[in-house]
Amino acid sequence: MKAELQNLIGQAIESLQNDGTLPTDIELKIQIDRTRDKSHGDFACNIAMLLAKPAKAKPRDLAAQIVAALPASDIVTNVEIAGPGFINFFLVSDAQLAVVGKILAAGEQFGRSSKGAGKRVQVEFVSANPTGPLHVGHGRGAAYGATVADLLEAVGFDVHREYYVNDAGRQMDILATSVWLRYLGLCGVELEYPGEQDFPSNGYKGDYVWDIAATLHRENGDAMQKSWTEISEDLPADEPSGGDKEEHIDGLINKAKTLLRDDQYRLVFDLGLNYILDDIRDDLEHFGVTYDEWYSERSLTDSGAVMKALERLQASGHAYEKEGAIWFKSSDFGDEKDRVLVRDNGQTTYFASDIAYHMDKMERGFERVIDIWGADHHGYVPRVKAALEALGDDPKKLDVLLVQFAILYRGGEKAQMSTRSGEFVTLRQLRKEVGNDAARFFYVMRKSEQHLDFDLDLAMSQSSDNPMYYIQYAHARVCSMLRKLEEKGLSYDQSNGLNNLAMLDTDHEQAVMSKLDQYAEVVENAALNHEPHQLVHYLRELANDFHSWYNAHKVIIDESDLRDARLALSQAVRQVTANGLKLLGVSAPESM
RNA sequence: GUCCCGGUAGCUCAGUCGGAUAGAGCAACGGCCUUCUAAGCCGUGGGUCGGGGGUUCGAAUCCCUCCCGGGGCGCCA
Repeated sequence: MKAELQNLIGQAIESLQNDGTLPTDIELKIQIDRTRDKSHGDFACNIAMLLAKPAKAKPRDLAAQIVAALPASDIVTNVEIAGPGFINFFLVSDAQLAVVGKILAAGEQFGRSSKGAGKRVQVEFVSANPTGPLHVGHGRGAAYGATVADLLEAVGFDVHREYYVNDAGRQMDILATSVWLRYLGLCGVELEYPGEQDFPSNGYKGDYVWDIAATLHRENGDAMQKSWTEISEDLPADEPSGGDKEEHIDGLINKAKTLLRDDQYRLVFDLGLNYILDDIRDDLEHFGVTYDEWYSERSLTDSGAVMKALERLQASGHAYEKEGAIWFKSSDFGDEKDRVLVRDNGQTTYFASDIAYHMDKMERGFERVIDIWGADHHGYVPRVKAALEALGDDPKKLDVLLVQFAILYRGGEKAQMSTRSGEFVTLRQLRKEVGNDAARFFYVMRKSEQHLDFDLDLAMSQSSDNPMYYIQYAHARVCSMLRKLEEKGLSYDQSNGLNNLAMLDTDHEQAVMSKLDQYAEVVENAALNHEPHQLVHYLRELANDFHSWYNAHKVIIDESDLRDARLALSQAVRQVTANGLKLLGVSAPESM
């Protein structure tokens, strides 16, 4: 409907250009808005005010000329000029009736489009270090990323969902070492720390580490047992004993590597990695979040991709050596300062892997690459873009979406989220407590760059306070009506309903239809702007319009033409609500 | 210090490209169940859009500046 009005205005402007009233060299952006106030018609256009200056005319006069030049249309009943120069369109009353038939015909497909034209888009999200279970902070990235991916797919993009597995680097070594130390405990070896301490302060202390260690012990017996005397020899002291916790844990890592030798160490390392990765995969699957690919960081080193990236940067003069390290001259590309690629000990940095990873993403031919990161990584964006530019890729192809933290509230109390201490709220705990639906819904309810206060009590409450139940209730209500119809021995003739839609002339019914008519636009906007919350708000408004109508007018009545028409509209509401909830990863229950 | 995000009703938040009288929900108050699910509906009150300048037909929205809250600024990942 909007497109048709745009077309009308476009034709009017063209004819004014042809007769010389308007200059031909103007940039046209015809904007048609739905009006807030029905006395302003159904749609309004501000084009006359925008063109007033280049046309050297008064906005209202220009508007009059445009209106005079408008071609005839069978959906427009009246056009008015109002205020400073708005052109208001009044549509024939049954112009939006057609949407009901379209919805019922398209069913689950309604609202989907081919706007994206099959362009390949990669969405990389969560990508949490596999050093422990996902916590509630990762949950927001998971829900947001999955919904953004689903929305993009709904509007016709070819979406590739990817999880970058950080299976290399120091954090993973700390995990492997933590597992081994717990394993030693199971072998009966006591870690002799002074005082109360019984584990490295920088080690991973969660229960899952014990679980992995138990598996290690079950499968290998005492084969990897070493004495504390061997381990503690020349080991730097831990922080509580006056040492440095980083040096202490690095010392332990080195001990683990040398005492176990490569093959055994790798076995411990991979056991921990796979155990946690399986756990994460399982967790996300239950959350309705799936991936096309789990991309290994280690594979970038093994395949030589990291070396290749380094060579390309050096060959193009964007890398240099200083103080024994190799640096990327990212300051040439807008970053605050240069960044280390290879440390003075010869090890490549995480950043070097990430450059190789993004180079690889570009080489895989994605037309758009979306990274979803926690907001605490925002400082990292300029250097990744700088690297892409230095490598000759277009940094504009990379879109980094930052997600702010989610803070759990129960009563008024915040939950701590430290993986290291082992005292954190896991995503799994959250899902169990509030359910998958509420978790998915609440996570995307707010704009992603907005801090999220996740109110556990509200998410669990089965009342009108809870917007998710409110929306689901609209769906369940329609289902209930259809059941009631059957109980009463009445039938529903859909085509008769569609033929009698013109009988739906109350304000409530008009409001519902108008809202239904907006669905496709909302999905498209939410997808292109990466803003799932727009869909959440829309669904709430639709439910609101439906509940109001439901309370004002009875659907199951004796008069069959009107009854069928109302049932058709109800069915359309149910379909759109179900489609919208599906995109959010939330179920649409048939009864509540 | 510098960079990013935020500041809109008592609370939690919407507000698309600059559009007409700034909107929801909750909370408060008052109504609606012999009738399709009251997990619902209707009504009332509630605003310096953080402050101040600017741009223009028009600013919550764009620009400048200041204030407040959160976060980032490693040869960690």
